[in-house]
Amino acid sequence: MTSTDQPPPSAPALRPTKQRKAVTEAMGSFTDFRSAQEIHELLGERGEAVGLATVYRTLQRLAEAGDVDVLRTEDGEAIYRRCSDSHHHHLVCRECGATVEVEGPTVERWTRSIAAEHGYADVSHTLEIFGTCPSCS
Amino acid sequence: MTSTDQPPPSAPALRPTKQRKAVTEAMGSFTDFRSAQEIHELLGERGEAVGLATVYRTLQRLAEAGDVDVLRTEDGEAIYRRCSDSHHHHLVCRECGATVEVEGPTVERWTRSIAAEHGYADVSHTLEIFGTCPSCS
DNA sequence: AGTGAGTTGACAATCGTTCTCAACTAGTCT
DNA sequence: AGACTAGTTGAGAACGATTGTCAACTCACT
Repeated sequence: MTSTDQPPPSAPALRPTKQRKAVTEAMGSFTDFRSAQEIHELLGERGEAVGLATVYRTLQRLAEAGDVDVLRTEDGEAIYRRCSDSHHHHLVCRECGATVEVEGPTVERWTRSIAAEHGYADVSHTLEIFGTCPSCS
Repeated sequence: MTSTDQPPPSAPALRPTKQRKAVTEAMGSFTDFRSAQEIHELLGERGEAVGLATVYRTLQRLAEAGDVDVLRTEDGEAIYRRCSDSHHHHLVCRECGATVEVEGPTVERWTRSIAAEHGYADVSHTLEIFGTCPSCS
């Protein structure tokens, strides 16, 4: 092992299996937030049955990689949605789930200053906005 | 049933039982966020054993009434904390859970304007800030 | 003391999620 | 192409937080 070009330790070998592709593709077919179970069901309807455990595993990977956003419903269920790379938040319709990605330098600045003010380091935050979208009200 | 003074329909009769008092009191004995199970355990240690189901029920009531804040941990567990009446957010230490309540007219304004911009009504939002507190870093 | 609606607690049941593990597969080396 | 192997899959068991069930209890009021 005298090779000089190791791949970055970040990617621990990920195989593009049929199942993973199916999940990734399915994530592109809707724009609201859905639960793992719903996504599993969707895959079944599409004729690309994938084991529930695999759906969970794949969604986890995707979330870690930042390819999907994860939210928690009021009752603790995890819901997923494909997302853009950059840091952003969501404006979600309570009724139909319609979601808009929003960015806010204002909030970013604000949270950072608040944290600094209290001496907190390594700041991160979660922010979601809920409301009733135009077509639901 | 000819009485003319009904109590406001908001309060459907709430009895101040020993258990409820115990839970409420226990909530005053710490300032970080704790899970229902931890609170149940705490009560046990204090010699005021309260059934787990009752702890859950009571915390729910308190949360509905706005007397405690509820958060979801990364893995979906609900955690509770006594809170002030006014609308506020939290700056939570990832390590020790030390929590600071923060207010932010800035954010309130921002979320409202974002929502309006997209035509969303009945806006609410959740915002939590996580970081490492001074004594943990 | 008696009454009844609200409350409790032990336990079962639910439900989302993770674990287990034998069977399978993509990629690689020969 | 065949063999090898580490990563992957899926069915089902296991798990853990939370909620439901229901008979026994208790507070507040007569």
